[in-house]
Amino acid sequence: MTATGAPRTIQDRALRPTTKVLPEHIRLNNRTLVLQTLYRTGLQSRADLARETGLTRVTVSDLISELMGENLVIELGQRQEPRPGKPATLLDINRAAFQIVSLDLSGHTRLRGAVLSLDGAVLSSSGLDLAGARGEAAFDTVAELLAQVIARATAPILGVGIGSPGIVDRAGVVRNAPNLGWRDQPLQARLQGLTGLPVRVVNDANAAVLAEHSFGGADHDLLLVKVGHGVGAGLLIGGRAIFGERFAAGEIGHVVVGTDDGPLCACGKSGCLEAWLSVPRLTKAIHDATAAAATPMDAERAISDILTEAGRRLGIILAPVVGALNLLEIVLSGPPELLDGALSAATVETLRSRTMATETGDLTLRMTAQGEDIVLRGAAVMVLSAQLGVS
Amino acid sequence: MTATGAPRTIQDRALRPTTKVLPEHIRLNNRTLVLQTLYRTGLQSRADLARETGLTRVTVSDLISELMGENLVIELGQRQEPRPGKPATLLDINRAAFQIVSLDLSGHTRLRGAVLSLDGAVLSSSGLDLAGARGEAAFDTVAELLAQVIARATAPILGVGIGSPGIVDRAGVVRNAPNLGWRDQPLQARLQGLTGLPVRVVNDANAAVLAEHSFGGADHDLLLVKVGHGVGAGLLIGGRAIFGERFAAGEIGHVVVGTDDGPLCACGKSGCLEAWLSVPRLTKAIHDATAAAATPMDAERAISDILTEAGRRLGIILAPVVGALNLLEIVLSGPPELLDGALSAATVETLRSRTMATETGDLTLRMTAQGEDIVLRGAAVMVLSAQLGVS
DNA sequence: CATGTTTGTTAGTAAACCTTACGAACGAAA
DNA sequence: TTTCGTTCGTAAGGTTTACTAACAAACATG
Repeated sequence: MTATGAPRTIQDRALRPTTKVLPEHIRLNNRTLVLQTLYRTGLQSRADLARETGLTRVTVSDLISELMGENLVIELGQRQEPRPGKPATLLDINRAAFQIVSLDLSGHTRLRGAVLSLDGAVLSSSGLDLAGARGEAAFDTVAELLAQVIARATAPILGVGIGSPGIVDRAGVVRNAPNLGWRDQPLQARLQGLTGLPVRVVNDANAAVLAEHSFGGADHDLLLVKVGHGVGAGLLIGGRAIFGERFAAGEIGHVVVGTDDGPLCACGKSGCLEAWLSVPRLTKAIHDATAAAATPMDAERAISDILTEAGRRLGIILAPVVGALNLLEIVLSGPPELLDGALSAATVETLRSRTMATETGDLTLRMTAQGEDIVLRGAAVMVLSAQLGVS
Repeated sequence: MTATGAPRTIQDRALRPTTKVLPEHIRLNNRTLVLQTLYRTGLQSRADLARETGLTRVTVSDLISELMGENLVIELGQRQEPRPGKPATLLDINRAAFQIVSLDLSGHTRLRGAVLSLDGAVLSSSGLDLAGARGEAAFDTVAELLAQVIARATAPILGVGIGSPGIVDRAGVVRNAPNLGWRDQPLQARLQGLTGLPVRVVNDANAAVLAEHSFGGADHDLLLVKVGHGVGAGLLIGGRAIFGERFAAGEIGHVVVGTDDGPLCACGKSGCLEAWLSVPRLTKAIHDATAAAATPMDAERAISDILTEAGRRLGIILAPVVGALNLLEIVLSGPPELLDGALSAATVETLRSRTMATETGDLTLRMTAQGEDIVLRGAAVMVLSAQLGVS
């Protein structure tokens, strides 16, 4: 007995549709597809794009003329390679036509800002001391820095991206950021009103993981651990950032590690990851150990022990996450002199020994190559994604 | 300096398009949207559907006539409630027209099968002892059970859903299932060839989490822990199942818990979650404790201690996952006499005490209400989703 | 120099949804 | 009882989209 008349199998595309689709949505999708293809590969002809996207040359031509009308795409002369047939007209995103403004509010004492190119390169950067400002004063400081950075842009600004510490919801409201003294701060809406530019606000670790994905050649499934004054994580699954039911995904700083107590944390619990791993705690421990050491060699060994133990603790926390999500790629962001060595070696070893070897055999853990600009670049990715659908 | 001529903000729909879209894809999306709306609410008129989906009455009528042509939708007379205007013709999914066949291969010794209605109700169930069969013999047993269940269907079969233990990839190949002695077993393709029906094979815990989502009223973000001969998890984020980079997401059974060793596990490590929590280990520990106890009260207390400790261990493993994903809903599946009591109480308490209270204040942990049919029903969800885009 | 190839454009077609309009069927008020 | 307004489902025509087919332009190669 078979299902005669049963419908054909629904494609992935149509699984759980939640909204109606209209013909004009097709246009937007394909327009963005072309733009994205061009953004990623650069320097292609209309015919190349047609082959790559599966659209016809006719449709690509039409979309390109629309994009050229918006000054987003430009022609760059003809291809030089000697080939049979009519020579191709090369196209590219008009990378000089727009710039992106980014802010990184995650520094404990200093806010950073920069103008970036569409490729995520930092063109000029600025900074402003928070000077202990909190609440409305902190907002004013941010607004002042933003105005400074905007003034330094030398091309029309595509949008403003901001990486903020704390819990940030989808609308760019900072639900809770203790360091800045913000609760339910509608940062995105306020700055958008102030500047008239499209603004995107996201959590700093989420911004960082986007940067690593777009510019760091990372895979579609990726966990980034950001170690600074606090410890946070950004998580990407299937190329999409995970925000969590209450927008607090990645908040692993105050998860307790292990079954032996551990140091007391500011939050009141004992053995939080942050109490093991934050930069202040590590530098203090290293400082104390160095002072107490009899010889330089003793100091060296004590430092290595401290970092190894911190790395082990990170591995213990990450192991269940790696196992549950079957992650293969983990990236660390933070001071390399602390993270890039005994610490990360201990983390990866702990991860391997605490999870199924067969599944984590090809697990990689590495430092980000984005350095200190990672949040700025990630915030730029948000703007590219929101304004162009590209990243 | 603002971005004059910058394009409008791209909608969520167009973020990172990966494929071209054609007009016919619109049709499929909207067709499925209508079908899904009807599946979930049932008994609606064309005009109701138009209001709910945002499509026009004209389009809905057209789609409905197509669906009626495939016998997927039927008219059920006119609405009786006295209202002004022409009375509405009520529609519903033709729930009696098709049935679904499901298999649950996750039992350690016994395979289960059932015929289900489109609503996920078990209409008739069968079973077959595995009798230690492994490899090709195990496949033959599965095929035999499948033939039995198919023979008991009383309506055309929409498709076959199978929940298998082990690691199952997107194509329904069982990459590794020790209990069944399978490695790279193309179960889905083979059974599809054998029966001529659409077949879907997924991991048993992933099937379970889908059942909980579709029939258990669970939210879009959900972690289900399935405790049996082994321990596995199914993870749903944003309503989508997570498979992991190597299709091994949810394999938390062999993640080490805590920083004190713990019992030796079959995998060679010490203190794996499975060594604390699996049904064989719990029943044995309880049996031993009961035998050693002087009084019934002592036995009672010893059992409670064992279950509490197991629950605590589960909480320790889940805490980083809950923190990293900001999960609020956790469901347990397995023998209620073991899980539903001291164990789950200890788990939820451990979770609360080891994660940020503010974020996990509304964390809920509960037993599934799906009972032993959870995998069968989840496998049916896979079929509904694949064949109708509905679930 | 003829031939084949590649590019980008023009013209016409098919599919999908929309808007507008209409008859049918009902309740409520005159 | 009749009229009016409402709601339902359908019909006709228009718009948007991408496709196919055909073509001129420009180049390499034999």
